[in-house]
Amino acid sequence: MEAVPLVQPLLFAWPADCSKDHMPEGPSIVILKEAMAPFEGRKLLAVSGSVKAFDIQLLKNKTVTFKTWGKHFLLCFPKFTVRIHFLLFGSYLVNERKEATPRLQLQFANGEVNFYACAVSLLNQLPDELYDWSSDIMNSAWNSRKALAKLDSIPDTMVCDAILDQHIFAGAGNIFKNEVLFRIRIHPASLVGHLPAAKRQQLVKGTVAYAFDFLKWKKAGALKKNWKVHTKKICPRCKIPLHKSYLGKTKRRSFFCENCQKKY
DNA sequence: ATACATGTTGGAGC
DNA sequence: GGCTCCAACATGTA
Repeated sequence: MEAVPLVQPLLFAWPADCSKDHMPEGPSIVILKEAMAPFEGRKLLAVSGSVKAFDIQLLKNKTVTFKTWGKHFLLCFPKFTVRIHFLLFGSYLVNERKEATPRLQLQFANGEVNFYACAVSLLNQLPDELYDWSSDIMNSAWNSRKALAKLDSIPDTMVCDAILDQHIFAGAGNIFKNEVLFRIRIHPASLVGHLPAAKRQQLVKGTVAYAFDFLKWKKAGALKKNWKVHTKKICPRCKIPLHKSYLGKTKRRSFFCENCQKKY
């Protein structure tokens, strides 16, 4: 009979795409906020890290709450806000550490969080003064009508750039771009102004819908498994090779099917 | 091992 | 002033 360990190992394996690896897109920041729930409203007993832009000791002994806007993670204090942006390579660990020096480490009575390789800035305003919640694709205040109006105002923009525009779709990133455009069968180089109204609505609805699929899949460790075109070589629908190119002003890699996705 | 990637910014140059 | 372009940055993986 096989021996059963009396104590479970302290470190456990995270699902292949859960929050240990890439943070950047909005749903991952929502997962971070959920992971921070034990610290919500708690006092910061100690603060350390390599942030140089401001004196992080300003946060010590203060009570903090958390908000998210798109890809921004916000530490909220009564008179100011600390914004954390993970860019491409940022990461965090709750009640765990790794070799690298954290950009910011927050210690509470019931645990700690470490943020690595992220941009940390002090904003002398409150979140409500800084952010329009109706442009955050994950926020309950999200407003599709406003997003459509913003699209109307940029007719000469390629859709691949429009999805990445944080003023319109805060929280959407490059995975969104590729997956949403495949789902709604629009070629990434289409101009926003050339899209029929129904297609623009699909663009808005589809981006929000993908955000919640992304969230669900990421939590289940099944994000990559559900990619249809992002990083893929063959169209899952018509089976011809996908194109990969760097389109638009953003020049981010686009994966798309010339056959299934219509150019407007 | 060199390149590449779920991103943004700030400054140069028009 | 404002727009656009690009370099710079940060890190893990193939």
